[in-house]
Formats: sequence, C-alpha cells, structure tokens
Amino acid sequence: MNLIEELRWRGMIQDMMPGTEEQLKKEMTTAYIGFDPTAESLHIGSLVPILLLVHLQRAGHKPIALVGGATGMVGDPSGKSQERNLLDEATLNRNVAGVKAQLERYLDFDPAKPNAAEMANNYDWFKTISFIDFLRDTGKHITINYMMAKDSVKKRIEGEVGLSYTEFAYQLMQGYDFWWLYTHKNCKLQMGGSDQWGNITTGTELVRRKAGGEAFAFTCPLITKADGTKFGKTEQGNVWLDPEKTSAYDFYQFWIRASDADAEKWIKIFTFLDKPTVDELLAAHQQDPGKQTLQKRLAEEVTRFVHGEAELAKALETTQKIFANQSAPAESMSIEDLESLSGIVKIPYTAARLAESPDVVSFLAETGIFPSKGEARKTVQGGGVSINRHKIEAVQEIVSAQQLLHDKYILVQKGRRNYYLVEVQ
RNA sequence: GGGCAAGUAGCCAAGUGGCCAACGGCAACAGACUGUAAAUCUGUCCUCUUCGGAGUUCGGUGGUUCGAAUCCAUCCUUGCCCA
Repeated sequence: MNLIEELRWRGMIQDMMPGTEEQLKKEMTTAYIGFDPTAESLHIGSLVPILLLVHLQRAGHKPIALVGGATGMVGDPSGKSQERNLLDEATLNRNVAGVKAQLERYLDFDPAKPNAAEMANNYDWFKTISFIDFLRDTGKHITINYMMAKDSVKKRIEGEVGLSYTEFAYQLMQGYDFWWLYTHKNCKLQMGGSDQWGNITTGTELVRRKAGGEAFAFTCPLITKADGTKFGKTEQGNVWLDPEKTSAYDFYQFWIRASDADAEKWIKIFTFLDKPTVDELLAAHQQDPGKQTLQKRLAEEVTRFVHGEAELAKALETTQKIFANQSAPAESMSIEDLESLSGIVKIPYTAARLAESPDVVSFLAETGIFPSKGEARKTVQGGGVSINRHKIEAVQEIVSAQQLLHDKYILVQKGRRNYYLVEVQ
C-alpha cells in the first residue's frame, strides 16, 4: 500500500496538490513538516504531524522535521483570531531545544539508511538574510493579492482585530523554508495540518516561481472531538508528550476517556494498526461498547508509542488498581499497591499536623489538592471528594491518624478520577 | 493629522447613574445516570471566607456625584472612513 492510500483509509488526508501521489510513487521523496516552538514540549496535537512523518518514513521516504526557530519569532496567524504575543529569545531557545529532543525520539535518524530522518531549524538560514535581500529575492515573487486571498489572512482582514504586517509576512517565511529545503535538500513535499494549507501553497508557489521547480503538498484534517470541544485538553490543561509535564498514567487516561465516536476515528489516526485489525476492533466494540475495546487499545497503542513499553506497563498497572475494583475499600490495598501507583500525585503531610485532627476542608487546602479552603468546601458540598474511597458527606468531618492506610498514606479522590496519595511524615 | 465606532470575567456577549460581582451562551469543574463513553438533568464557575460575610473588578488615569461598568476629561489599543 502506498503512503497516500495508507493515509487515506485512516482519514488523514484533507487537501492534496495534484501530482502528489504520482511523485511519491515515482521515487523516494523528501518531505517536511514544521513544528512551532511555542512551548517547551510538544503536546498531543503535534502527534498527528509526527505520525505523518513516521508513516512517510515507513513508506520509504525521507522525513525532515523542521523546528521553527525563526518563524516562531514571528507568529503564525493561521487559526488565530488575534495577534500573537512574541516570545522572548531565551524562551524560544529553550522551546526549540525541547521540541527537537522530542522529535528525535519518534523518527529514525540512522545515517546508514538512505531515508534517514533529518532535523532542521529555519533559524539557521534566516539569521543571515537581510531584510532587503528578502524583499528583493522572495517578496518580489509573490503578489499581495495572492497573499491576501489566503483564508487565514482574509479572516483577520475582514474581522475586527486586524493583522500586523509581521504576521502577514509569516506565510512568506514559511514559503521560503520550503524553497530553501527544495533547493538545498531536494525536498519536494510539505505536509501539515489543514490549517497550514495556505502557508504551504505559498511555498509551492515560491518553489515554482523562484526555482522553477515543482513541489507538492497534502494536509491532514485537524483533530476534533465529536462534541465540538477542543481536542487535547483536560482539567490539568494540555496533554503533553513530555512525561515530566503529563505522566504516562495521565496520558493513558486521556485516551481511555475518549468517547466512542472519537475513538473510532482516533484508532485509525493515532495507531499503526492495520486495516483488518482496526476493522476487527470496530466490530468488537460495536457488539459490546461497554467493554471499551477501542478506548483500551487506543490508549495502549498511543502510550506505547509515546512513552514506551515500560511506562505503558506502569500506567496499566495503576489503572488496574484504581479502576478495576472501584468498589473495593481502600483498606484492602496493600502497601505495595499504594506505593507503586505511578503517575498519581504524591503529597507530603506532617504527622504533627495530622495529630491535631484537622477538618477536611483545611486538610484539602493544606495539601494543595485544592487551591483554597473555599474551593475545597464547595467541592465537598457538591459531593466531589472522597478519602480512602469514602465520600465526604459533610464539611465538618475531620481527618485523623485513624484513617492512615498502613500507617502512612491517605488516598484522596477529587471527583471520580483524580487521585492523590497523601504521605504522612 | 481629521471623522466615526469599539474595548465588560477563559472566550462570545448583555448591561448605558443606585435593584451589578454584573443577564445569557460556550468552555471548564463537580454530582446523578452510565461503560473511567456520549446525551440528559443538577450544582459551581473574580478572590478569600469562621458561610454570616469581606475584598478587588467592567482598557489606563483623573474627575463629576451621596453613589459610576454606566456621565465628563485625558491617554492607550483596535477597526472603518477621509487626508
């Protein structure tokens, strides 16, 4: 199966330039995707472009992961209703390093292979370009009319917030990247999310006009949720790929909570399972949705891909302990069980303070499980807090040493799925 | 430089002298129901709180007034039109 067919059944193709499929069939093709260094870590939204590169490489083509050290200084207006804040240089450098380190984990950079992945940073070629050169050599090739016709630009021009010249120029920079990679790396294909289509076509246009060459592109639909809310967010915020920011357990949990409708789409996009396997899973799931076959497999596959087998095993283990036997009293958990709950937030608490038998509300605020007593009180009143799996019925309840599990721990639940292990010292 | 319009909580958006911590919607969090799902219903949703309240908000600053998100002045930002 060729790359395009493969991506097509997975629902990962949105727009494609004519001739792209033929180009990929013709020869080993070098392709790139740009990643914005807007944060120190990539989040699961960036997983899709990463997967595109991995699919590309598996199909025998050569991927280039481009980190936007230069474009990140300017800000892409695509999909943004407002002018972006500029990042300072120190932050940007840190982000570039972080993003680079992560990308390196997912692609094969083995130089012995003809299609070894490469990493690039567009700061490397932008830092020496003068403004005058850029205007003369690049700006000349693209008309304002062409640039203004882009959706991302049009929306902002028609909207009431406007668009700075800086952001307007962004597409030229990205287009220049493509041209640069085309001429220096023989890169003929750019991929990306569908919001990048406008920027990408400016690039193919530049390649055509400035280099007289032919370049190709396709995009992947943006990931959405069936209920229309934003993908990749949880109560703790973004779901990051960095285990320091989002533990493997939390990462696993994000996927397992996918709705049925989402899981059906996501299993194709976020896993490498082949079509027969996916069809089988879909059928099994439809037969007995309550088993969450899809969600479990999805969570498992993606967690393995991002965090590795060992971390997946830990996440599964913790999940098992917490959810498999939810009605079991916390007292039945062994000390090993408690101590090996990986990914659960552990909080220290002093034995001296516990000896004073604080009321729950103070306890919850002091441990930092809630930011303030008011918050804690509200949630307790709403029935949202359990200690050792017993729901707190009244704000007057107290916490005491008698509740210690194995003389050391108190298991606190905020809501149904947020667990905290308070360790008394 | 001139004219016009706008700036309200995470977002959208009402409010045009006291009844305003500010209608409504979205998002978010919690509860019920369930399958750690969706849909639905309920509660919370500026901050703190001994739950009685207390404090800080409506682009910034200054003013008028017993009292201002609402009126005036000025500044900043944005959009549209003119030069």
